[in-house]
Amino acid sequence: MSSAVISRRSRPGRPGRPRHVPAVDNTLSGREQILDAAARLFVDRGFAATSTREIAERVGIRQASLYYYFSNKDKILEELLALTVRPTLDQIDRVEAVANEHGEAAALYALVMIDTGTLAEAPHNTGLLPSLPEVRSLEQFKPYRAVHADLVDAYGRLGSHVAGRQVDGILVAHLVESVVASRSEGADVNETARHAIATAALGACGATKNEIKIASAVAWAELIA
Amino acid sequence: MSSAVISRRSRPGRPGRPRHVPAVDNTLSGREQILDAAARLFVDRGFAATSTREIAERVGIRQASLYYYFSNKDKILEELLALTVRPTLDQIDRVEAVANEHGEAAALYALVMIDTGTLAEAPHNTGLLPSLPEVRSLEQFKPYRAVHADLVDAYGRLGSHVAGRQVDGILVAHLVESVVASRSEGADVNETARHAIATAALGACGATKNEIKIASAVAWAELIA
DNA sequence: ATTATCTATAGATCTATAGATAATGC
DNA sequence: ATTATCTATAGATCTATAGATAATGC
Repeated sequence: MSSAVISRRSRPGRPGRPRHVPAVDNTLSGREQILDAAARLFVDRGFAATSTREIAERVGIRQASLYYYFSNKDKILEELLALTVRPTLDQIDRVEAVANEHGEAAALYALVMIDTGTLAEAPHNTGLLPSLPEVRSLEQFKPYRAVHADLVDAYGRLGSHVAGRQVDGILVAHLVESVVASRSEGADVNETARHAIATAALGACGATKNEIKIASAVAWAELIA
Repeated sequence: MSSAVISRRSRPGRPGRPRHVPAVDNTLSGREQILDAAARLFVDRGFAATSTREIAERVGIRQASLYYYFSNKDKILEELLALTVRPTLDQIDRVEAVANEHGEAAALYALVMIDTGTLAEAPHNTGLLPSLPEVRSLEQFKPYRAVHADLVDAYGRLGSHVAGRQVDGILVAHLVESVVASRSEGADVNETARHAIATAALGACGATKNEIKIASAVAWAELIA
């Protein structure tokens, strides 16, 4: 049973009728190849403007073959969204811990570093997907909007503590999302760039240069640990 | 000749076959009614996901009647984009003047106030349109991307002066665009909120509380003038 | 037998054009 | 005569389903 789970690397040498064009990359399963192609297309043309035929074409399969893995087009985007938010959610507990032990400034710095890291690493800049109009408006993507709203709340809570006044989490969230815009323009978002964003975020919350320096050092030490 | 230009308020009492449903708002020309309906739909569903039939339906005309005013669907979006950027471009000289007379911090504060003002006032939150995937990717919208890039450059230039080190204009631009996100969530973006954004922007560029206070006062005096 | 593909296609769009028509204005 | 609409429709999609088929695995 667990062996069945482990062998989720089904390619290559799997059974099934051969493709009309052989797969380019055999390290990815069929499902993963579809997600990969769809991610690229959704990110640079949008969801509605991308047809299932285009996705299939990039993979090297026929349009109808997509439906063997996904019951409809929405489901492909849903899965990509889930993959996009997961890495940040997985680390949210660490931020909580930093807040308790070292205060909100260090925690805010840490959260910005984690979140920018997730966005900087996301394959094909999928951090852009949550801002697609369909994700913002359609009922089926509500769960992902909720996750994002929680993150914005966390920014607002931490930021308000740092500033000593009400700070809108959207402000900080948007600073963080500048990573996506930078990547869209082909920039490499490295650790230095992410520290600049974290510094800007604390500055936007009214922290002094010295407070930022301390928060940075603490966050750094904790994230390594 | 000039009278022909002036009488661009063609409704009501214009000739032409009656609509199958009479117009709701006769203070707007047919063209303006189309732009208004399209703006709402493009903002909350996106461009590709909005059909010409839906736009026409909202206006109360038949789908084909749109083509009397616009040669194709793209042209509607192009016009909305032009209307969206115009107010900020119209005031860009004033920012230049502030920079020369009072320094970059005041100018940055002023630019943020102007730009957030434009976004806060844009009908139906059309400040969101530049971030639609089609506008980012399709050839015909290149002019609007160029205008936006210029604005980002201005933020970078002013921000770098304030910080005394290289600051990425995208950071500041994203703080400003948080106005759009706030409006999307139904928030009222008033002058207080805009001052908070300008303050955060200068803080993100490393300005001290006192520098921000001065920049705010100067920008305020100059924008009134 | 199972799996992963394929072919074929139904049915529902969607954009844009052609040409008719119902008003007003002269 | 001019204007702003209408009706009708061509032609090009696009999504999803039904059912066939070519491999491997047992």
